[in-house]
Amino acid sequence: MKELVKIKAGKCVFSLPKGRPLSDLLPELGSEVKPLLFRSGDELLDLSYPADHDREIRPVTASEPEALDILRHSASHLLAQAVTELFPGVQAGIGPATDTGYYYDFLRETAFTPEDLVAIENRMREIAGGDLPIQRLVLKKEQAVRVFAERGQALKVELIEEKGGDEVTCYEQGNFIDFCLGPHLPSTGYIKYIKLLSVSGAYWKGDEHGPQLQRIYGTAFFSQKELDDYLAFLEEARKRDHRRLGQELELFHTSDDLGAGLVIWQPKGSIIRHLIENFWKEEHLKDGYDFIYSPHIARLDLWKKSGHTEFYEAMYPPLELEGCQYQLKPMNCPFHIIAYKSRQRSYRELPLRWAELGTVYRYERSGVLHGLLRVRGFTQDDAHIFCREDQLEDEIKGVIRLAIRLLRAFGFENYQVYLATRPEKYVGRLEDWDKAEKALEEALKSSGLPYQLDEGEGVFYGPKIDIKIKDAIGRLWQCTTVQLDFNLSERFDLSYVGEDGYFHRPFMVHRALLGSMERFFGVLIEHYMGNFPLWLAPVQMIILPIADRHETYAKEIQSRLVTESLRARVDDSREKIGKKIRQAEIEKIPLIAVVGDKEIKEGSLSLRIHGQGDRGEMKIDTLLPKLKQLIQEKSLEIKI
RNA sequence: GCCAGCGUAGCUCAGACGGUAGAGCGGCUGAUUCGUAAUCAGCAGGUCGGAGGUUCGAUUCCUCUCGCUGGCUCCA
Repeated sequence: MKELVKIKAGKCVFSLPKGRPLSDLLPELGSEVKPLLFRSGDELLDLSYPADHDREIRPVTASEPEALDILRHSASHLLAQAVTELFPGVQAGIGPATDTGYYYDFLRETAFTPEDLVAIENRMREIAGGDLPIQRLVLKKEQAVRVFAERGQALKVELIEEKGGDEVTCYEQGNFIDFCLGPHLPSTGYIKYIKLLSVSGAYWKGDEHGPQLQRIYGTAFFSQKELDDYLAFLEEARKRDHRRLGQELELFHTSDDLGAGLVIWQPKGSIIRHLIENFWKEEHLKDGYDFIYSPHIARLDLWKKSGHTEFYEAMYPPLELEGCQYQLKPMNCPFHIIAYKSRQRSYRELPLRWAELGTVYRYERSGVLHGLLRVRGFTQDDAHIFCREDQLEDEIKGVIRLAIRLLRAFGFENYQVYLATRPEKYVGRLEDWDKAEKALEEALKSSGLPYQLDEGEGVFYGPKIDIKIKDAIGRLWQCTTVQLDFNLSERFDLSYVGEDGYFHRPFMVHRALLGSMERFFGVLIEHYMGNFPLWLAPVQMIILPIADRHETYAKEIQSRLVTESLRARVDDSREKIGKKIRQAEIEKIPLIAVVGDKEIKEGSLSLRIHGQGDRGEMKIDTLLPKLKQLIQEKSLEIKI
């Protein structure tokens, strides 16, 4: 007589002989439920998972989010099966699900071509069509090692020996077997809507000194529609690509003549930056910040003192002048510290909030450069706050408030906030870390922002808060960072004279809200898809005379607008009105004013709004105050 | 930095067993004076990313180099 195990599902409790698959219960659960897996506490179990001990289970269907992960994980096995079948001798590495799909790493002499990907994808469909059962196996470690060694899968053998206990789980489908914890779908037939997307290099176990593998990326969904939607999303992202739009709209320019990672802001990008910077400065003044300007280079000794020469890898090599070595600055902090130390500080003048749009140069590895999002010369919207312990929490609160105020103005309403705490290797006093972490946490709590705790993920010199913003199509971008710094305050022996007449060490907060002008601009271009709101649009209104004789009138309107500080242009090309409108729409100019005989007679203009079409004729006197108000309010939409 | 791919006119891209190159858009000129997303015609733009090599001859093949792209690793 076999031992019985109690399985609770919903309100019912079933008894199963130990070792029987949980799927034996499926008929009992009713035909309307079509589970792919079971959830038991924190665990996800295969349908075929053997009843091992008393548990409560809940069926998981395709409509639940965790099912998608499992689908993709199973799809990655399918990918590995297809590849090992089509390309004998190829070794499989690892193949997990990701947020958007899955990948699998392979060791192969020759590179996979796009044609290979097509063949692999087709083979995946064939195998899936065969609806092979995916079976969980529990093998003795030596046995598993033998299985993979026989198949020439040395990487798998390495993984098993490293990670496996006495027994290891493997999953088998057809003649393919993989070392894997699971769980998986019941059979390959569930994997229907798949797409292989790209192939790239990846290091074995993430070690850049280890062997280089080829990583094939793919995605999978439970329905054709979801797959189509995802592919449409990728297409949408491609259309928004700031590198493309930056070129088309003449916002910024890169050139071989400059060198990698160096960017020129074209006039249209520069006016936007100017407006962002003005706004940034005004908001900082409102919050009691002072401004600092600092040079782009300083003596190498300064960077030795700060520890950058020793610990910071992305420094440009120093240059030598008159026997003295100078270093291009990768950060602004030491300069602000020098300013702080220019004289003795009293507790009465703290907090000091010093902000700088500071341009820094970092020798980023060539392979990581990416449009405006990762460059070698960029301007941080930096600030350093020097404060007393009793001021710290309020200061952090103020920084968070300011950050959100700024980000909201650009239409970023969704954030992911992270609090990263003390790592294993750290500098500074433990009690300072505790105080600082508490201050950061309290500030976050009072901000009302939901946040995630990243235990032990802080930088060695202090805990930090990072804020990622979600753009118009849901992608996350890291911009805001607020970091305590116990390293520099120590190295530079920062102090202030307290009420008690003794020297004290101030807390030093380093923060950037937009991150860098370059990265923020790149994100902004994609967020708006090049359709900048009225207050930021490089050209706010273009005036289109219908015929030559209307040009004078068009220019009158233009100068009227320019006098009122609007950015207006006249299109005096000899084109037909349709062409001029098309051109203006392509340039994504928010306001288009058409003027002809009718408008001259009426002293009016015919307004067309980008994205809204023709809005009809109106008087300039009634329009102008409305426009000024929209600009003043930094309105994200044009409602007239 | 590593793996893979790419680099042809200002832009988007064709192209050629190795015999020095085209299209559309844009630009310029002329005609057209026009009412809400492309008027017509003509012209001018290229040491085919750069350097070296193989060759009678290279933009095409090879090597190096610079830049870009997708990732890895690292980051604002």
